Amino acid sequence: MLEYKDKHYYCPVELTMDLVGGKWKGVIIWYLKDSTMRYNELKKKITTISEKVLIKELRSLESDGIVSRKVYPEVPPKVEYSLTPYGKTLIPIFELISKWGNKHVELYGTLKE
Amino acid sequence: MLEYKDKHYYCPVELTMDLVGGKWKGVIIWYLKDSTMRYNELKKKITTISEKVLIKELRSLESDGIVSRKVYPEVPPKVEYSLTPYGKTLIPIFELISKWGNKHVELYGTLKE
DNA sequence: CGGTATCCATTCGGATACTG
DNA sequence: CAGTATCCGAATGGATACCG
Repeated sequence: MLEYKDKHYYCPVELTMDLVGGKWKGVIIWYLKDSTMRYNELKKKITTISEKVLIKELRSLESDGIVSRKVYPEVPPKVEYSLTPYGKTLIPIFELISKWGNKHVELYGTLKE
Repeated sequence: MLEYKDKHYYCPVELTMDLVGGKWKGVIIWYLKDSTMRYNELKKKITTISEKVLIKELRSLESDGIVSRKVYPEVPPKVEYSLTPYGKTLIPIFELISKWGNKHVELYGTLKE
């Protein structure tokens, strides 16, 4: 039995999926893979996510040490999100996931404009 | 823009996470990695999943060609679940995920009995 | 044994309005 | 710009009982 942040998991796959699984976290990590992004940039890229959910996912990733949030004390405000060095250890995983998804579309899906 | 089963995705990571992400699918795939399992075996292994959710996830994985369901016409009934050859192409991904989870526990979590 | 059906509480998630 | 606050319907998830 594994324990992290007062939650119990019986296998490491379950734990990882709890931290970076779900509908959006992988996509966020994927966008931050090679560049820092501002809040609004992410929002524009991931058009189908709501603001509420985006900020919730970012906070969650931040609290697990995967994403870092840097605030510039300017007006208008500027906040940049990026992967921490620890978050970057996830990149190989999402590289495989991305490749698998591409292949899946080739085999069973379609590409639209 | 990607399309699969009438759903739209704007990146392959999103698609893959939709198919095998979520709280339970990874764990199910992980258990089926090296052996066929009966419904009740899975239920006993993944103690914290409800029957309803387990069957829903299995059906979903089946409909995406990842898991196959074999019914033996016996009394009492016997149903075996296993990974299809296509489902096995996911194993390298979950191997990385499992390793990452183990490391995460070493660094930030604890191991209980 | 391998599921369904049902009920119900909780959470998720989208839309919109507002603020420092 | 980068969020918060609020409303509210939809979807999820657990527990239990029941069935072929």
